[in-house]
Amino acid sequence: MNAALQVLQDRGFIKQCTHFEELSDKMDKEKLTFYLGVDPTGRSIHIGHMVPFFAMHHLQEHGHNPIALVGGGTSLIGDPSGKTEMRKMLTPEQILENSAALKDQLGTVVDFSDHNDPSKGKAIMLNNYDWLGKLNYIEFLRDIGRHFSVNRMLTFESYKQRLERGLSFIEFNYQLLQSYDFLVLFQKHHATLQIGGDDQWGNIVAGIELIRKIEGGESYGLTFNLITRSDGQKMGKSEKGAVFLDPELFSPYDFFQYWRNVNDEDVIKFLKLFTFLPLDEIKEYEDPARNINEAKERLAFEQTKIIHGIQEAEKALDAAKAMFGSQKVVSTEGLPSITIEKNRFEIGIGAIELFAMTDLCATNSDARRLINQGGALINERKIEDVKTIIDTSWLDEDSILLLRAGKKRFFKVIVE
RNA sequence: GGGGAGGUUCCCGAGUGGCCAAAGGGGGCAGACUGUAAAUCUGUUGGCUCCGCCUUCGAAGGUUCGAAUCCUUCUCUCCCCA
Repeated sequence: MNAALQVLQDRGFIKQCTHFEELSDKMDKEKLTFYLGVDPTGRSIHIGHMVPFFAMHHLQEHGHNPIALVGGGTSLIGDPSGKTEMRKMLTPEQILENSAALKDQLGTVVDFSDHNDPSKGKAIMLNNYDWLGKLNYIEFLRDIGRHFSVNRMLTFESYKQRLERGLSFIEFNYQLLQSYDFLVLFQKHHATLQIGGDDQWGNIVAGIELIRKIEGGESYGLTFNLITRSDGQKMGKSEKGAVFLDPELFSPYDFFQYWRNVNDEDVIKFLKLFTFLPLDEIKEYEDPARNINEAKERLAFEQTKIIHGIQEAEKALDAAKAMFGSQKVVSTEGLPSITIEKNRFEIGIGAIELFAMTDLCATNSDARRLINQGGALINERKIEDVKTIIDTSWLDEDSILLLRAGKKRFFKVIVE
């Protein structure tokens, strides 16, 4: 098997391939150009979307050339695959804005620079709005639409499901546009492989068929396992909402914690998929004699390093060790924080109010409940009474208050 | 265009004049147990100046001492027929 494919196989990415043998041979002989679609539906992608990009990374490392295709045009429509309802449509301006942010985020695993390393593929980012935006409806129907059979499309699983609940015509066209994308990339950029999550299988296959019909060309499709968590929760969803890559939306500390707290059964799988650690190194963690928490810590560290950089990863690790470790030395640098003026404490702030000011509690009622249930601590001192007033006597020489809600949620208040 | 069914608190889903801030489940949060895991059990889950008050049941009006529940108009969704 081709080396690049072997890596993907061994790390647990691959779900289906249109012509595995053929593709493998081709990849041995030449460096090919492959593409992956991204939907710029939000300001930030979350880790649930990242699997194909990690795959993209490995392929790039083996010299193949990635194209990240921003679905500026298609996201005006919305892919019905795997969705139970129609997506919200975005304006072209929003999409442009989102795309720029996406490129930065994807840059953490895929190298878009104009590097000079001959062993590594060159990556580019394109936006399908560039060609979809100026499509002529009549021409499109005549040239592309004729190749699609409605009967056939209706047999696709993704459409079948939606037929039960209702599917608008605009969404029904998604597959045609995605197929057209592949055709355009095949013609203009010699892209011969499309990769994606397994929910894209139907759309990918349709694109391959279109290329065969119109160009008589051979192209391939490769899909990856949709990652599920052993507890059935959706990947990338945490109690704080989606695990975004944008540090503004999801702090590196929380990001680290998300990985630190994965289920036992998922650790090895995630180490393979979401880090670049060599497989033999990962194998060492599989030893049952070894404390599984080491593996979790490593996963959290590596993953945070990749996405947020080594500095943030180290800060998060230090903070985590301080919070949860045996040593009482507190390094709170990586914790989320707010700053409050010292004179507020000279007057005194109610404990309820203080907690509500942080991200720990959404409202005063929320803070009141937390205190009543015995989950509120300040500098490791439990707040017993909701009427407690926090004044300067609570401040230590560092002028830092460490608020804690429950066992693992911490927040730092800096007093100036 | 015609006919029908609906829009309930984060989600699903009860409630059809006062006992409703609204059952039940999910999810969340906290407590116990633990390994910062899972599973399990318990409590909690609109807001506030919290033993009381205020705002919620698609929107706006109306009936009533009193409405999520009745009436009117509007609006959105789904289904069937054309």
